[in-house]
Amino acid sequence: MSLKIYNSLTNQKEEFEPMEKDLVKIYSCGQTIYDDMHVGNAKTYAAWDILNRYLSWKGYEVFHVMNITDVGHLTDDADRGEDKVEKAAREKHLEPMELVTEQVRKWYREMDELNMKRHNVIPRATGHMIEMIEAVKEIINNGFAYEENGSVYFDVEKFNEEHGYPKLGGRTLDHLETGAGGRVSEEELEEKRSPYDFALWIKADSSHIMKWPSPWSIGYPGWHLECSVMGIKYLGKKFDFHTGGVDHIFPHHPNERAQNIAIKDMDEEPINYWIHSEHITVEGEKMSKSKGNFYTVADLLNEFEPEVIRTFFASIHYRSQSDFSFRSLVESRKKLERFQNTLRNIEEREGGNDVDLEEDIPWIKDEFQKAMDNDLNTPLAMSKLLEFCNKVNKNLNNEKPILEEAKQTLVELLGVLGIDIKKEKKTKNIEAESHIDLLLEIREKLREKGEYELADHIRENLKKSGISVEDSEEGPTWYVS
RNA sequence: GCUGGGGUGACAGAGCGGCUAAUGUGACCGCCUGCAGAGCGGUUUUCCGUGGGUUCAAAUCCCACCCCCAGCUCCA
Repeated sequence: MSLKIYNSLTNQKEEFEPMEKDLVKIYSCGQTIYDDMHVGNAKTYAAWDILNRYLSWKGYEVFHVMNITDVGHLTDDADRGEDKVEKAAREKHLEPMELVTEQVRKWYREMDELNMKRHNVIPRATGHMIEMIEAVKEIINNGFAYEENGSVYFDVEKFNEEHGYPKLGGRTLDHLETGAGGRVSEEELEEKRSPYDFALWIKADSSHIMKWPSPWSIGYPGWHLECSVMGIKYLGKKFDFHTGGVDHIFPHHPNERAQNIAIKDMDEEPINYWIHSEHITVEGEKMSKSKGNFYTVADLLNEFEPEVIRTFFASIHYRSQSDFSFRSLVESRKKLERFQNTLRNIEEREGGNDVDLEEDIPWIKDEFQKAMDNDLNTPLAMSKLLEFCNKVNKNLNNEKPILEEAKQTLVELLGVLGIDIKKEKKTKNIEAESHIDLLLEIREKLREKGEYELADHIRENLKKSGISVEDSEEGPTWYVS
């Protein structure tokens, strides 16, 4: 069975075939690091994390690059305005690289906490200035760029004639309405030969802090350039996947694709599959700072366990606009608890003589794979996993090794979705644990004597401290809730 | 205007030509339990934006219409 994935290059689901047998190369557009990671960022990264894990699970070796943008994103007009990093640093009274250092550290920590598989390379734009300047030279040499006033622009019309632009999202050049976003300034239009052209190198004005010498001017690179350069550097001139948010369908990715082709002056497609993750909305509206419906990962981690957040991400399809709300996270927590309860049920059972669960294990693996092969249908995969839980809970009388296998399978498949279920939620405190055990022992004595009022009192108080007690035929058990 | 994605039960959300339309949440009922929790079973649930058409058969394909979201040089 092979993966079918929706390709923005062709606007259809395509069967995935790696360029090199058994090896898959993925480039993911990462974050401009001037600000904290928000739910939307994390949702997108989780999608690529799942892609990575799933391909690995299927037996491929995966090489995954995700960049961090620390220069070149401008606040205002397309190729004008202040660098975002520079602006944020000034507001916080920090050096730009000081801010970046701080933000990157935070980013790594949060990515780890969210159980994102660590990428093979996480390159930064400022570390590739020489390569970027070389790339601009190549593009000029190959005739797809021109210098104007110390800045260098990509000649989109020329590129379009030879290779076709934009290609992504089912559009052609005539579909674009120039300046529809109202952000292209007058002076910028004057320098450019065509309004579609975009900057490869921008001459810095005197107030700019982040700038580098180049053959054209002291300046800084355009924001599309870094991804082309770092992609080529770490994955080669051709690779399998390029991922990003839907906002990149235009203009970032078409520009990047154009640059990739222009740098190497190639006739083939440099990247086979361009895949894009839809944005999430908050209470039905686009998440934005001005609306105040903006949630950072740090905010979320204060209220919810990382596994709950990953369960939420796995419950939505990467290509659907999904709504994020407090409620949806609470719902995700319930789903997670169902998985956890199922595992707990297995752990607490001695097992019996039945064997009917045996055939459900290949069944779930098969169903899981079928769902995932269909454009990473994680919501379907989740529902199958929950169905599997129902089968397990109905058949706890199976032989212990079969129950164990069912448990392993559940842990394994949830792991593919980035949900780390086996994380032990103990108290981290042996002393506390022995006290709890002692209390429960006493409680059992009380229950035997029918002194339920006191017994219930113990249970209620433990519950208030976050310890859930459950009685069963095989005695009481407790867990941190 | 153009481009892309949608409209499915109280809610969230799969299904994209044929099984009683998944799964979760909520509500209600039952089993189990001293009670609770977890789990199991049942009800809410023959329903798929509207109107036509194709077909033995349509939520799924075609046509028309209505509505929603997003993008069209800051953005995951």
